[in-house]
Amino acid sequence: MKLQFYNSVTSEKEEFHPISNKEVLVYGCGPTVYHSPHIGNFRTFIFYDLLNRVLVQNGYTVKNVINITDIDDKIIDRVNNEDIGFNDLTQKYERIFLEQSDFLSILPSTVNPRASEYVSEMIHFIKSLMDKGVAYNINGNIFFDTKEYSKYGKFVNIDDDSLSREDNELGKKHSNDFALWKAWKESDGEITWTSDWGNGRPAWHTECAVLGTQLLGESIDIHCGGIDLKFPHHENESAQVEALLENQFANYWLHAEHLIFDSEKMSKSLGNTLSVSDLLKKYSPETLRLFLLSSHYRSKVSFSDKKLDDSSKMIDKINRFVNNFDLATIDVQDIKYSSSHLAFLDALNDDLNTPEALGIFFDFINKMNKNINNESMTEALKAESKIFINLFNSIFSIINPSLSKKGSIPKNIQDLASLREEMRNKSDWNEADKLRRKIENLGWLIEDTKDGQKLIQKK
RNA sequence: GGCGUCGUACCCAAGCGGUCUAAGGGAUCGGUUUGCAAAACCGCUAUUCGUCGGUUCGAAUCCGACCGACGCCUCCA
Repeated sequence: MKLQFYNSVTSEKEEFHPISNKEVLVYGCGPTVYHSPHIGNFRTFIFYDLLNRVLVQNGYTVKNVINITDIDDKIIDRVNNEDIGFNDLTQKYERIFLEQSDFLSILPSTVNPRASEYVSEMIHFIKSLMDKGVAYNINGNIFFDTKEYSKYGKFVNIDDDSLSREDNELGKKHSNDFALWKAWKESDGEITWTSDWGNGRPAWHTECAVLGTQLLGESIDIHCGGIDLKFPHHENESAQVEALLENQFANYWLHAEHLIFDSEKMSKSLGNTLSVSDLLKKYSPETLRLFLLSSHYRSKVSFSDKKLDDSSKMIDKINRFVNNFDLATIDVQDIKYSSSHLAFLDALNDDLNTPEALGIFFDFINKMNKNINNESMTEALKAESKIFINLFNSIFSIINPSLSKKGSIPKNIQDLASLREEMRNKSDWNEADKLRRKIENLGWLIEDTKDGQKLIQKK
């Protein structure tokens, strides 16, 4: 199946055709660095990673940008009300974001530009919009004039100005008009930049518009973000670029649905967030990653401990399967995809259908386990398994190869295990069982197989 | 108020016009196996897809109404 994505602009799945065959250009809206990201934020970031990996799997080279929003009301608030400097605050949370991304096996982006490092470009961009007559100045605030851009409303149906419920205290001409530049206020303190129309700072929609065009160009392939950014953020972002450059900014707009907690979306402002760092105290990064990949990116997902437990069991099952093999010794001459492999790839190419792909992988595991059970594994099937395991992991990235290495079992565990083996040989079941319990309490499970004891670290 | 999305077994979750008496995971209960376990395997658990109508030779899948849940329109992944 050819790669296809659900495009939020048309509300339909569309076959993917990149602008250039050399390199696919992808922009994803990144974090605002004023707090530790929560698991809901990472649902979107893992979706970016999935997109990236599937593009690569399809043979594309990807250039992807995930920006760091470090100019923002909440950041200014914290800097002016707490004993912390602008750079200290923003770089601290930027670092946490990058560390946790790495933890969750998110491949690094090509660039993670900071908004604050492109302010002069933003000023230039805004000036061009004013020259073009699609932006106007009210007391040092610059607004985009939505009435001067006929295509406004690509993501929503708009018939009149009733769309916006916001109070128009700044004197915008039309209620859908939005800020490109916000004039300096006393509460901004020292956080300000100088422009032709006075001190102030760029507004959010302009930040992304400029970072996208600066780093990727005037036309990009895919723009993605959380569903809450669809309107107004992406509407406003694309309006600016398209009004100025008179071309289509992004060909495909993809949006990830929300993570729900207590039947509301998880968000900082609702105060119902779960930080990744807290969750990592209880669950492995692989578990979190699989949890986020085990439902489709466009469907709402409720958070629950039960689901994380289920994910953790899935990982156990996968690892047990992988542990049947000594992958390094399986010889794979030429990689030929079987029908299972192809079904897996088709599922991913069909708008990143990870749940279906997972199902196909588990089907395969069941099939192979049967073969293992009745000792009918052939070299060809082993090779097929190895190819599938690698293929699966190149997308899901939840199999930790170190778990299958013998050397990683601590000495004291190995000693207890061999003692238990001794007791078993003497048929001293009581003592053997006592040792098994002891080993379990130390975090290792024992499975007695034909080839002797097998030790597995508990997740 | 305007604009959207969703409702599949005990739980989670694919399927989006025929191969669906509905994939896959978790859970339960039987069985094979095991010193006992664990794991693995086999079997059972939705003739049914929120409800009611309609279109069609044929609908979980399309259309309409209703019920229920959620999102956006304000910062938000």
